Amino acid sequence: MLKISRKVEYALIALRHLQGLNERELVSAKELAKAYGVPKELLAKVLQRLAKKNIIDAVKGPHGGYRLAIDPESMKLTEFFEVIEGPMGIMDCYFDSGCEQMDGCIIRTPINRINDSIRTMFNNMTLAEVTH
Amino acid sequence: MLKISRKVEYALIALRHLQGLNERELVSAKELAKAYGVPKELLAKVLQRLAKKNIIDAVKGPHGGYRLAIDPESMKLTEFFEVIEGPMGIMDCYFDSGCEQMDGCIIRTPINRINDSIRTMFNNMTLAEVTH
DNA sequence: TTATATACGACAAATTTTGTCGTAGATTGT
DNA sequence: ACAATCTACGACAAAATTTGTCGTATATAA
Repeated sequence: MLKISRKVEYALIALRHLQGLNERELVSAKELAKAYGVPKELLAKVLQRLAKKNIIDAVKGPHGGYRLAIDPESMKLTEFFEVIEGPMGIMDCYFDSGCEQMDGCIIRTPINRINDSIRTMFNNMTLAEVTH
Repeated sequence: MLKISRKVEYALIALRHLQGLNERELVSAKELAKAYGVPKELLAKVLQRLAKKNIIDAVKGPHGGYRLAIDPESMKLTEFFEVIEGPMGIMDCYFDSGCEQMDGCIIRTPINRINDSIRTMFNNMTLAEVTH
């Protein structure tokens, strides 16, 4: 309950590492996977998503790899999470989902309040707070 | 990601209902399940847990059922969640779990900070805020 | 041209969540 | 005493989600 996923975990580990590199320096998915003992293929996928959203740069070919493309201070944690996992809400109905209840649901309002609180919290945190 | 479970959802719905009853009035799992279109057996189990922890009273036999045993104002949301789901943390390592990394984990500290933030948030909310 | 890297979809395995079933014990009313 | 109706609870099954793997295509450096 209220867990973040491995994907997010792997992403944070990777970004933490990227942040420690020198300007223009690259690191490959393979190297990262080995260094932190995480599954290479899965980590690669996460990195690919981040690259697609221009959070990191991807360089192909031998000696290729990834490097940070943004200032972690500038990215809200909410945004980062949602790049990897899609919409974030403690219940599906927060975003949509064809819940039949909807109208009759007696806890919808308070649930939404809680949701907003969590989002506000993560909106007020930057990626840098996790990766520095 | 960061979802609460159906069990918690059912529990909140049930408690919201119980709160609307008159003093000493009872409602059965069967009635609740029917009223809100949720699976009876699962709801029953959740209610049994709450009863075991004396959050609600259980009365056996015909015309038996459940009723509120506490003032929702007096119960922290964290506590309530954990009665139903057990320890709450955004990553398993927050509570224990034999993660090999542990020492070497480079995101453990920030993850714990986030965890504490979420717990603080829910510690500052009472059950009443969801069920009133 | 070969080796090494990213990109990406399809698939498989594992885990977790959700839901069901059977049975036992308590209580009420007949 | 007995039937009906409730809670209590463990075992199990089904479903959904998460996690991990594999194959293949594309880019690039040496």
